[in-house]
Amino acid sequence: MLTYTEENYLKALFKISFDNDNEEVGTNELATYLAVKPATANDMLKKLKDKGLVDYEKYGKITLTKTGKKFAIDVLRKHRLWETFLFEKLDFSWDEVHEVAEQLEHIQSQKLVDKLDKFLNYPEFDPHGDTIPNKKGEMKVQFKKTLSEVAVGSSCKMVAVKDNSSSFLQYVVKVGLGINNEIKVLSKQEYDKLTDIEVNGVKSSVSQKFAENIFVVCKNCAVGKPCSEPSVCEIK
Amino acid sequence: MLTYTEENYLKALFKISFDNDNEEVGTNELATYLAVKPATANDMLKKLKDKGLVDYEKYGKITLTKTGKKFAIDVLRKHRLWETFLFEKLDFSWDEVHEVAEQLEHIQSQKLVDKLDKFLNYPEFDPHGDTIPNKKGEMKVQFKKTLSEVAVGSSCKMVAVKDNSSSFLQYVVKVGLGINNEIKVLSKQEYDKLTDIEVNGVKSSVSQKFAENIFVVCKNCAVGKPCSEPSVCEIK
DNA sequence: TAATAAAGTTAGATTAATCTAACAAATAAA
DNA sequence: TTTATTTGTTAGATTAATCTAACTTTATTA
Ligand SMILES: [Mn+2]
Ligand SMILES: [Mn+2]
Ligand SMILES: [Mn+2]
Ligand SMILES: [Mn+2]
Repeated sequence: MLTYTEENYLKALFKISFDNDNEEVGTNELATYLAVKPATANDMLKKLKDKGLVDYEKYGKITLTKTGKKFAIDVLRKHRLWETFLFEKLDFSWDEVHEVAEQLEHIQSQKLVDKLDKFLNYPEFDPHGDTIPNKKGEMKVQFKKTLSEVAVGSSCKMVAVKDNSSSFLQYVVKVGLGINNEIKVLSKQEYDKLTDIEVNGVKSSVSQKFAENIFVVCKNCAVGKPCSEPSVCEIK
Repeated sequence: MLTYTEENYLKALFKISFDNDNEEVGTNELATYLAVKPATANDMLKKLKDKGLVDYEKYGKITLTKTGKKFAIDVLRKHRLWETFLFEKLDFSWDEVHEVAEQLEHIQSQKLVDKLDKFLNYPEFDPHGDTIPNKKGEMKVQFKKTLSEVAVGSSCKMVAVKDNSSSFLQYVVKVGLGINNEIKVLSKQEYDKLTDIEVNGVKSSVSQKFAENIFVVCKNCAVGKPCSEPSVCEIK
């Protein structure tokens, strides 16, 4: 059985790597992410190594073992199921769910997870558009791109947010955007990188930084990979 | 902010006292209840005293302060709301809910408790018939008695169980009993204290020990106080 | 009431998770 | 290729929660 803290370290390692094109993770990076000191993370890494959850050599990079990855994905699954529960059933707004899910993700009960999953009708995405791993640990991934990559004149559909901070999420709502909204990219200012968009007939302008944190899928785009091609990412 | 463990101690102090006619609680009793050693409980009592949550002098009895009681009741409220959620919404059986609720009761989010309460339509009793404190900390109490106190020839309604262990709860189901069932007391064997009862037209016999762990309300009983007289127990 | 038992306390140790401060290794810059 | 910077490690300390073993106080009983 893992402790609350061990679970957080494993989840952090998985997320840091997964959200950055499966890059290798270092001690300081991990420590920063978890808001602890490098010395603390270093101690924990030794423990996780002893337990066979991470591959790690002194001064080397950190990777999750198969077992470590399994646990990490399980915590992520619980986190996102709880977020969905709070959002769908208890009327939390999408900027409020994360904090509470950070606690709920550590409740130990396989039966609870299974029942919750069923109660929510086996959701595939959480309120932020992030994929919810299924019971086997498989994650549906979409070939999504950011709004900043969409060519002028194209239309796309918002599917997720990259920045999950409540300040950003509230801002997104304020701008009139939400998951599944159709976004038309009208034009881009070369001078200050502002992007003019149209959502539900309403026009507005968003900054480059903003556009980089909105994930979309679309066809006929000038940049990036084909969208709307869901596939399944198996656990290696 | 209280720790997980501090919350458990406060809840334990409240329950030991409440379930035994508001008796005063001792260190060893508390330790036994929480399955820790007396030395451990003693250390914690000092801490809780420092925090103003218990009244306690060396070698004396332990009582909760007003603040301590408030926290204890809040944990109890969360515990019983979660039990109700698991039972009503996720189809857990009544012998499975306690263990998971022991974890869920420590989730810190006032909003979550309020929303959950609303989602469950402000329930007054949990799956075991125990009263759920409302937001103000008020607890509806029934003048219930045990099945063993009911006179031969009387009828009564089962409202709760005294023993919450899953083995007992499973046994109750096996015997064909459940909350809100009408129970007719047919006869009692003087020799071995067996009680013959009838539930939904089905007759069976239960032991003295069993009968002492079933709470009922009824009119026209020979023993005990008047039933069916709900009142509200304010926080003193 | 004196002996015995029960209840409660203290001292010292352990484990998990964290920190600071000093140090070492690896990488980047000059 | 030295030097400087970044990255990572170690040693020693702290806090919360727990334990064992020894000790003290209170309560019971003979
Ligand atoms: Mn967490
Ligand atoms: Mn999310
Ligand atoms: Mn608890
Ligand atoms: Mn209950």
